[in-house]
Amino acid sequence: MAGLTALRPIERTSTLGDRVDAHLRELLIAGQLAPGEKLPLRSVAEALGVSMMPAREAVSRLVAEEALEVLPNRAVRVPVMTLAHFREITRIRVVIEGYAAAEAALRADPAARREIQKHEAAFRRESEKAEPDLIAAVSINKALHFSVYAAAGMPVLMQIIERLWLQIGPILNLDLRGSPTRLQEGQAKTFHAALVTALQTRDAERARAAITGDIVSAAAAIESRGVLT
Amino acid sequence: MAGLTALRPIERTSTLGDRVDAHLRELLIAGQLAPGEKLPLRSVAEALGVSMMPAREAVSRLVAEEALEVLPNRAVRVPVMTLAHFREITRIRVVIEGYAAAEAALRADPAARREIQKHEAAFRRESEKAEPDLIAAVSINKALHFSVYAAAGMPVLMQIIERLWLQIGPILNLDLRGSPTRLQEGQAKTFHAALVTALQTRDAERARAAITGDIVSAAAAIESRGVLT
DNA sequence: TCTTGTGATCTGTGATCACAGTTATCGTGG
DNA sequence: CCACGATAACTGTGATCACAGATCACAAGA
Repeated sequence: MAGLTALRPIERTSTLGDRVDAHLRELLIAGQLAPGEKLPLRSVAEALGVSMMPAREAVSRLVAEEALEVLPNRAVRVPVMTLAHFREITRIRVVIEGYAAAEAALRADPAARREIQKHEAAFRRESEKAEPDLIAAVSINKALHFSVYAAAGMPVLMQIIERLWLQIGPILNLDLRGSPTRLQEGQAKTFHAALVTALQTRDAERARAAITGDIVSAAAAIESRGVLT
Repeated sequence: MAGLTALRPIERTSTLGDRVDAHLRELLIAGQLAPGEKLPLRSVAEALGVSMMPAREAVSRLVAEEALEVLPNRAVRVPVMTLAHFREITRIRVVIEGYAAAEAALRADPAARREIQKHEAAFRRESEKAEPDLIAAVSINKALHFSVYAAAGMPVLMQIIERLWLQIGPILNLDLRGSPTRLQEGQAKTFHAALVTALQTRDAERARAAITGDIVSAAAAIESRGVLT
């Protein structure tokens, strides 16, 4: 029995349903699924090489979180958001993500601060390229925001924020397709820099203001595209 | 074709899964399910007179919202909450429900105000009885709070709040069982009265303070019971 | 040309079954 | 009396099938 201490608990293989769920979540939050796009169970199942059952479970869960919606006909699709709905989510994000950023400024440990700075630098680098990769920029932006929220040390709060991002992901898609968002990127850089500074100086209110400004200015940019009804 | 205008669209009957879901939700939020209680799919299905399939869908959705949890063995049960988790939720509730109350003070229309007052009166009546019905009091309290949040006119925000209540419902159960919470009820009445006054005078900050006070004092009462680890 | 009805097809829903992993039970051997 | 081991019962997962409702295409009729 000598080497018993070397034993590690084996990873409990997640269920197929979990993996389908994670996959769809990723697509949604990255804005790779267009609003209104239909997601028939059989198609999802076939595309991912599983039976209808796991697809069903995943879709059902996402519907429960309103990341997907069922039409009166019971067909499943990516939600089409109204302007009013988008504005409500933006207002909620200002309150919740602002609070998370303020908490992060007070509680972030050095490792978390380094992580945040790393993402901030990566975002700056990407957005200063001659031809920035929009998909990558969105991904880095998400990593930056969530590293801040994680630093607040409130897992429940982070799940709430994740759910909100899940809902606005598809809108991002609309924005990505008509890509000239270069103007906005300049603003984002400014807010991100202010955010990092506020975190370093443990200034909760400046951190809140930076996040709030980032959210509001991004929302204004999306609204100005006029794709929302 | 004379009488065609008399036709009304028939109500679309919800699925069995939806009804099981709604039923479990009600039990959870009312504190009628104890933390740690197991919920085998087959038992749920049999108890509600449906097959395993709808029970499975409902449970799966509630797990996604963390209203239920799956053990590493994949058994499903009502979550047992740690003290740290409870405190985090309380902090979040202060921010979110406080914001909702403040918005409600600014936006509530006369009908909504009447509705709120009706529930406030009902709660007062119940808590002043010689032997108040705790189950009923919890139910009225929920109706009161949500009538306020509804008055804010932000459906997404209300769903977030609902999800939080779903998570603390079972803790309420622990509190109900060792019933002498009479002290707390007196405090609740005071905060409710202040809340109604603030709504009448459209005073957002006083409304926020009243809700915040209610939440914090209720949380303190539960914590003092020492049932959380 | 436009309308109407019919059929094929696609949708999610629900039931039933088989299976693998876990837990509980009980009997046996020490 | 206690520890151990085999067996039975129970768990969620996944697959497959049947079915009702919705949708679409197309052809027959006005």
